[in-house]
Order: sequence, then C-alpha cells, then structure tokens
Amino acid sequence: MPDNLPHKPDPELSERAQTVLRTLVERYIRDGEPVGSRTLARTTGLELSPASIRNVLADLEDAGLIAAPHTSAGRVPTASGYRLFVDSLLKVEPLAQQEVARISEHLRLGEAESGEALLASASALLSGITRLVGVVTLPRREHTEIEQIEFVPLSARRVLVILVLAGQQIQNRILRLDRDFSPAELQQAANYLSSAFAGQSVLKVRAQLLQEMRQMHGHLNALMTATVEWADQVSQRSAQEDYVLAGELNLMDFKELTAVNKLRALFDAFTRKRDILHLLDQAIDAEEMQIFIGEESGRSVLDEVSVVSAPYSVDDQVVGVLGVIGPRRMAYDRVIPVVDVTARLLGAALGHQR
Amino acid sequence: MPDNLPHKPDPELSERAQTVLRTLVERYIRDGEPVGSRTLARTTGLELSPASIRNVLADLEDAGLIAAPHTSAGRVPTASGYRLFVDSLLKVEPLAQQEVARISEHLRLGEAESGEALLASASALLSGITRLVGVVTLPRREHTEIEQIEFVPLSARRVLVILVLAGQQIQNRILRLDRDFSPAELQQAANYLSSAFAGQSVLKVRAQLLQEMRQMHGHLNALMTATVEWADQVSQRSAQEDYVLAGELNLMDFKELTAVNKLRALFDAFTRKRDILHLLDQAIDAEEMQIFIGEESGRSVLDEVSVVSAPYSVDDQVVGVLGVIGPRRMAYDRVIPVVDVTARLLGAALGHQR
DNA sequence: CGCTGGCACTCGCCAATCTGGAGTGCCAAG
DNA sequence: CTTGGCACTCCAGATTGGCGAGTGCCAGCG
Repeated sequence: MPDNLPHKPDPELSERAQTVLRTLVERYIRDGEPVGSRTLARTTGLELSPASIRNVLADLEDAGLIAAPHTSAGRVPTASGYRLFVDSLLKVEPLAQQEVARISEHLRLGEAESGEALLASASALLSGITRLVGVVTLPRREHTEIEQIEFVPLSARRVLVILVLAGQQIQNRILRLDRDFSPAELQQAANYLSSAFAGQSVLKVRAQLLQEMRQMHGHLNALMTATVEWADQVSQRSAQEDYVLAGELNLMDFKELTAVNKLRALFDAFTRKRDILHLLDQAIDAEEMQIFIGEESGRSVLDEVSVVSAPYSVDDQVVGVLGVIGPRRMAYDRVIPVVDVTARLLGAALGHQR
Repeated sequence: MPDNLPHKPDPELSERAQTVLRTLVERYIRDGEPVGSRTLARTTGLELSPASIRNVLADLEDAGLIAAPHTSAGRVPTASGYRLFVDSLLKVEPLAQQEVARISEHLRLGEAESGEALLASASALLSGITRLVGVVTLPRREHTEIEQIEFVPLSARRVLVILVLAGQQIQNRILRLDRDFSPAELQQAANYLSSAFAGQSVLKVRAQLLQEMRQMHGHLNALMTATVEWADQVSQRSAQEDYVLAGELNLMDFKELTAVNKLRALFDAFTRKRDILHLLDQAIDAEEMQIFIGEESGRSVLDEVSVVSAPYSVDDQVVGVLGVIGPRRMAYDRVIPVVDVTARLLGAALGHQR
C-alpha cells in the first residue's frame, strides 16, 4: 500500500480517514446538521458498512478533528477539523470566468466616483457573491503618494484644505485660522507644500518637514503646520482603523446564529471594529491569504465564525485587506477563490488611474 | 359631576377609564408584560377593586383601545390605545437642563469637521439618550445656498470640482473631460459659476442657467455643463434619499423583537431605506413633530415599531427630519422631548457658521 | 345604582413523562 | 479488518397534568 499522504496532518491520517473527514465536512457545510455513520457509509464512495465508518469516526474524534454535540447525534467538525480540511483536503476550483468578469466589471475605476466608492463596491461584491459578510479595510496611506495639496479660501479665517492622494482618494477638511491669509499667501503655501510632498508618501517627509518648518517659514507656520499635521493624521488613520462592511444581515440566515445574543455580540464586534481589525492586521502582515476558523482567532466573540481574508496591493505594496466573514461552516471552496480574485482586482483597480 | 373630558377621544371616555388606560399603558411600557386587573387596582391610585377595574377594562376593550393577547392574560394597548395615550393622556416634561446641555455640547459645529459629521452626532445622540435607534435624514439641498465653486486641475483631463454649500457642507467629485483646460480657463469658469450661483440655491438658477449656457459659452460647455448637472444631482439627492442611522443594535434588546425574522425584516427595511424615508417624508411635509405607532404607518414591516420624528430647519426652512425608531412600547414621555430638542439644536448648529 | 367578593372557567406556561428515531460503542463471528 | 447485531444513550416532539394569572358573570351590599 503506497503511503501517499499529504505532509501536514499531525498523526498521519490514513487515506480512508481523510476521505471520511472530507465528505463529513462537505456534508456538514452543505446542510448544517451533524452527520452520522449511515449517511457517510452511503455518500463517501468507499464500500464500507456504517459500523466500519464508526471506527474511523472514533479515530477522528480521538484526533480532535470531529466531535459529537451529544451522545448519538452524528459528528460535527471541530476547528482543527476544518483546519485540516481547508489546508490539505480542499480542492479549490478557480473561479468561473463569468464570475471574474462580473467582479472586474463592477470594479472599474471609471465608474466609481471615488476610491471609497470602489471599496464599497468590493465589499458589496464579496457579500453578494458569497451571501456572507464582506469586509474591506481602507487602504493604509503611509505609503500612498501625495499628488497635490490645495487651499480654497472660504471666508476670512476659514480655509478648505484639499489633499489629493494617489488612487482617486480625495480628502478635505475645513481649517480655522487665527489670522487672515491672502489668496497669494495661500497659493504660495499650496505650491510649497505640493512640491515638497508631491510624489512622496507622507511618512517619508513628515518628520523632516515638521522640523524644517518650525525654523524656516515662521510666517506660514499656523496654516502649514496644521495642514501637515492633518495630512499626517489622514495617513495614519485607516487600514488600522476602519473598514467597509456589507451584507451583515446575511448572518441572520444561519441557524447556528439564531440566538439573538450571539448575533448581538457579533454585530457589536462589527461596530466596535477593534477585534475584527486586529484579526485582519495579521493578514496584512503575512502578506498572503489567511483563514481564521472559529476559536482559532482567539477573540471569543468570533468563536462561531470564520474569516477568509487576503491582502490587496497597489504597485506591489500591500495597502489593505479584504475578506469574508461567515459561519464556520462556509463553502470554503467557493469563498476562497472569490476573496482571492477580488483582492487582486481591487488592487488593480486602485492602481489603474490613467 | 363635572364632565371635564379632553376633546379628542372618540366615544367620550370617562375620567376613570382614562386613568386606567394611562396607568395601563405606562405600566406596559415599563415592563412589557400584559397587565391585569389586580395590578391596576393597586397602582392606579383609584380606590377600586380588581373586579371594578375589570369592568372598565371591558369597556376599553370594546372601544378597541386595549386587547388581550389571549384569554386570561392581562391587557395590552392597541395602536389606537397608544394613540389616545400619546395624544391626550401623556404629560411630557421638558427635558432636564443637563440633557439639553449634553446635546448642545455635542452639536457644536466647531467640533464637527463637517456637516455630515454633525448629522452623525445627532443620530448618535438620539440613539444614546433613548437607547433606541436614531435616524437623521441628510438635509435637502434644493434650498441650500451655494457659497462657492472651485476647480482644481489634477492631470491632463481630470479636474476636481468642489462645491461649497452653506452649513459646512463640502461636496467634491472628479470630472473627466474630453479636452484640456488651462488653469486660466478653469479659473475663469469657477469665477463665472461662483458669481452666478453664490448665495442662491441650485434650484433657483438651474433651469435658466442650463439654457443660457447652451447658447452663450460654447467653449466652456463641457466643463460647466457637467458641473451644473452634477450640482443639480447633489441638490436633489438626500433628504428624500438618504439618512444616517445609529444604534440599530439597540432593537435587539427588546423581547418583543426576539424573533430573528422580524428583526431581519426590520433591518432590511433600514438598508432598503425606502419605507423609512417615505414615513419621514410625511414629517417633513407636516412641518411638525409626527408620531407613527405600529401599523398606523401602513408599511407592514413597521408594524412592530413606533417612529417619533420631527423636522429640523435652517433659517426657518425645513431641510430634513430626524427621529427615533423603537418598539411600540417606548417611553414616549422621554423620547418626545429628546427628539424635539435635538431637532431644534441640530437646526441651530447647521445654521451657525460664523 | 355602582361596587364588590365570590366562583367557575380559560389559557399559557412549566415540568414531568413518554415514545420514536437516530446514532453510538462494543463484541463476537466471518 | 470488516461486519451485523445488540444494548444503550440521547434528542426531539408530543402528551399530560398541575399551577397561576386573569377573566366574565352574578348575586348581594351599601
């Protein structure tokens, strides 16, 4: 008997056991009910009696891969069960061409009127295709280039500051000043800042510039300092701080989340954002697709759910993460390629600006 | 016996009946359980035995003001019961000075960085104070004055258009053009439009201007037409189209909404927006506080909830509506003044801009 | 005449009980 | 190693029988 096992499983899982586990997980994902030995005997393809299957199941249970909710009620995958399934049993088919087309069509930058709208589209797509919750973090801006800075005088001491970032991102803010600035002064300040910043990320110029300014341009201090500080804030905010959700309500369709208080806790986590962001950060750091299954994430609110996430990049720089949040028993084989493709296409769309 | 009844009640309700109804409603609002004759006999203040109370209850039931969920289970107010209660039995105390202070403090325009942020604050306040759902429609802009229009050249054929509206509202959008425009041209266009529009509402100048332009300034057509059309869109959007919600999750704390599917339907309505907006529109038209109780609203999704809404005005012009959405058994006596005050203060804050 | 206590009645709710079905573990035989 | 058999466990759903709360009606009382 050739021993062609994959490399990952801890205690060397027999091929048979793998087959059983795989069909069990697939089945459970499909209809959400504990699956017993009889069903498996029929659907697994192996020519085995329920009794034999039971032996296998006992082994799998010992290995901690499946568990019985109670005596005599079929088995359910544990987190490690799902893990093994996802890591080595799952066959992910590439996304149907048609789906890819749909995604890329909705992510044409041309149609979106702003970068933010693009993120919202991506989130909506993720949620719409998977019928789960879509999440897209705002792109981190530390490395985003500044293209332009403009001042628009509003009234005596109010100036509208406009920050144009790469990728159609426009930020604006009203600044209150303690003295009047003439249009010429504003123009001059804008020119100076634009030339100092343009084509560079805030991160790079920040420290140096703040220092410089304190000494050199005493007369423009108020306006320019405020602007630089604000730009700095803008660049810090996001990716670590905020995301766009879509389709939260889809979670209400799953029987495992019928309990209102669980649901409540989850939605609370969505608004609180911290837990979710912390999780997504890991995907940003890893720079590759990450899957968190149930309690693996460590955050107890997320015990009931899985998160499939992938970073998205602009110009080979990872700038954010997107993904899908759903019950543990989600159709990983479909979700994974969707997340993957969406991440790529979103990155591309953000990069594409003539 | 003096017959000093209020004017509203349909079939002349005896003073006693009114007292009973009032305490019944108050009680039910407090703890959400059907209230029976014994409890009422004790809490109503009248020196009556449960049996007598029962007679009164029977009358109230005949009048359609209360109903029993099932034989022998105390009574619950019907929609008309609540209506009568709200219209003529309710004593609304003015809001505690401390609460007023809290609201106005959070609605200082100085702190908010934009009009939109202000709306969000108002919504959050409504939700925070009442522990229900806060809703604030975007101000309608047909009558909002345009203060300024600016063009910022981004690249060859991309121009950032900035629309500064009264009340700190900044709108921007990237416009793609089919030919180059020199900075001078842009400046000229901005000047022209600003002077044409400034101090006026889009509504007023729209039709006339569009016509004018088609004939006169052939060479600026593309840019200016696009701008005007966009400004027009901006002014149409909102108030009829969008709102800011806060505290949706509060609804999950009420036992009458435990059923996940009811909750789901409600949240769906929140995202769909149409039903809610339609309801709020009525308050905008009425130009005064409106209260919708349960099925009164006509929209079946809203059968389980009440909406307390009030229009808010800037410069004596009603521009939007805000309110609170909660279960029918909400503390109207507290909610009403909160909504009232918040509407006033939000209007004031939007008006106040030095 | 209105108020009241009394009484029979109706339900919903809860806990206890029962039953059928699904699934298990173990074992002995092939 | 596989398999059928068997006893066992447990859940789900239905059935039952008290409470307890609340009602409607009635007859008597002030």
